[in-house]
Amino acid sequence: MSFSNDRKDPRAEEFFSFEITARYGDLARAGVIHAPHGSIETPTFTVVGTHAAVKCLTPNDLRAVGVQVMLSNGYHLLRRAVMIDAAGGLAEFNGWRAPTMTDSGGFQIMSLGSGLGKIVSMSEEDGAISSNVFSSSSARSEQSEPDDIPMLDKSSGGPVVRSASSALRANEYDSEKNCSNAPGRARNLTEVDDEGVTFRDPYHGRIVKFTPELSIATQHKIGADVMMAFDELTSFGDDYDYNVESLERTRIWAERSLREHVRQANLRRGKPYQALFGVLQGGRWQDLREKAAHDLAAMRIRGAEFDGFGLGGAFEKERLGETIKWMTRILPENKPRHLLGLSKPDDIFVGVENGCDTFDCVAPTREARHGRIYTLDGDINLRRSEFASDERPLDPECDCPACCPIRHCEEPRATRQSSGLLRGARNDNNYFSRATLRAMLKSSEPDEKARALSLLSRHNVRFIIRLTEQIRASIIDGTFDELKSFWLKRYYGTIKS
RNA sequence: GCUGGAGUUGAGCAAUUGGUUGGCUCGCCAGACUGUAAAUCUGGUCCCUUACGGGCGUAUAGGUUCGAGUCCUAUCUCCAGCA
Repeated sequence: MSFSNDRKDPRAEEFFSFEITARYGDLARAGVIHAPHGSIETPTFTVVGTHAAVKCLTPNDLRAVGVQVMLSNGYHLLRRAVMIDAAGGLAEFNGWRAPTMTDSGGFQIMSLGSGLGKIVSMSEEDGAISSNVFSSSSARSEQSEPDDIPMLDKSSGGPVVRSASSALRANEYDSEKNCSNAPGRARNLTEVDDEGVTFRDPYHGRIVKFTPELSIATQHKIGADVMMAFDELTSFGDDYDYNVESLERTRIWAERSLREHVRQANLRRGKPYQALFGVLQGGRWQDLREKAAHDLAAMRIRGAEFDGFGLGGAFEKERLGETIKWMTRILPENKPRHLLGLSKPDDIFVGVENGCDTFDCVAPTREARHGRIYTLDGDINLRRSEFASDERPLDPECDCPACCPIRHCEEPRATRQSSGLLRGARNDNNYFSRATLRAMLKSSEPDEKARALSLLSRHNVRFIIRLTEQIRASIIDGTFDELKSFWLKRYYGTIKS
């Protein structure tokens, strides 16, 4: 009967719920998300495995460092969705067998298309937006002149054409050289209209049209516990008027996402329940952020509503907490909130303080692979020559497999002795020293380097996960403020810039 | 010992018939990275200088030439072949 096919999935409350365990201040809370593939203690960090696997890490690696949730990307898995569905969903497909999330693919509008960074720091001197991406370094801001803000062609009525700017040269894709670098042709052309997003897929060179319906149908096939509504992410080059237009489009896309979600859930009744989060945009404007929260919190399609919310878009670093609060004080308390794409410790503290429950980001793993290693006394660049003879662990207070291998049944000595490079290294410690890991990371031996990438990734992920565990505990025992001030002072107080 | 070939930067290679020669890759030294086109990218890497600038340089010593990494002579070193 068509009537029943349009009804809200009755399993919603049974298979997905959020239980608040403790509160702190106006907005912070610790809780448990009960999802089909398991429970998630919050706050927590969601590790990112875009293509269904976290680079350099196995599911066991993730479990060993306390990861509870993995996030993959609906766009990147588009062509494998049927296969993943046949395998029983993402958690079965990749062997993770624990809670998963998928992003809608909306983010790819920006990262594959116009490609501008999403976090912007305000210039302290003149208050102007310097457009440097989460960096106060002068070198970076000097090359970010106003000309570098993506061009916007909003000739009335037609689709918005967003092309890469000169600041994005690094993002040019080699195989595109034949066509996209030709004079007079825009590269990485991305078109956004009310129907969806059309852009050239840099992997295959194909023109792809992505819509809310395609995103949700794909995410259903992928089968993550939590899906994200299809949204448009604006950047700092976009003015207020464009954000008004974009937010309305995101609102309509949210409705279409929810409608398609209801349809898919009914079509796929034998499958595990999947939650859908609405994604809030609105840039840096309070009225838009509040409108987004009101709209999505009230949204109902055939009795279905969002199971939680994703807070996304471009944020001003200095006003992150304020911006989040505009939304979280409006959103319903009993639904989880995911802060999309942020994981720096200060961002996590600010996010939790203002009511966010989960976080995801590529930074811990990407930066680990690039040698930026998190320690309680600030980050270090492990590739620096000063660590070539540093026999200390990465972080003496860390309990990760690199810093504390015994706990994880790892055997540091085997690897230490496996290479001529490392033959002279001390091997009487029960941890991987900075010197050893640096040599492994810089090794020309592929296996040895891969081992370093894995260990360093696990270290950084463990660092962030442990931070969220401590934050959760501090909310429960009422010491959040003390933890925050102590922790941030130690971490950033000695950070080398 | 003879014959032939070759000597450029930390390494391996470039540099039109002699024509502004410090280039490329790797290594090294730094930097960046926030819902992953990223085990990637950017910059530097002869000497002096904070910088602006300046100086020198193609095994060594001479020579030819307006001009030499390139041509000539000698020496040294290495490689290959022959004895």
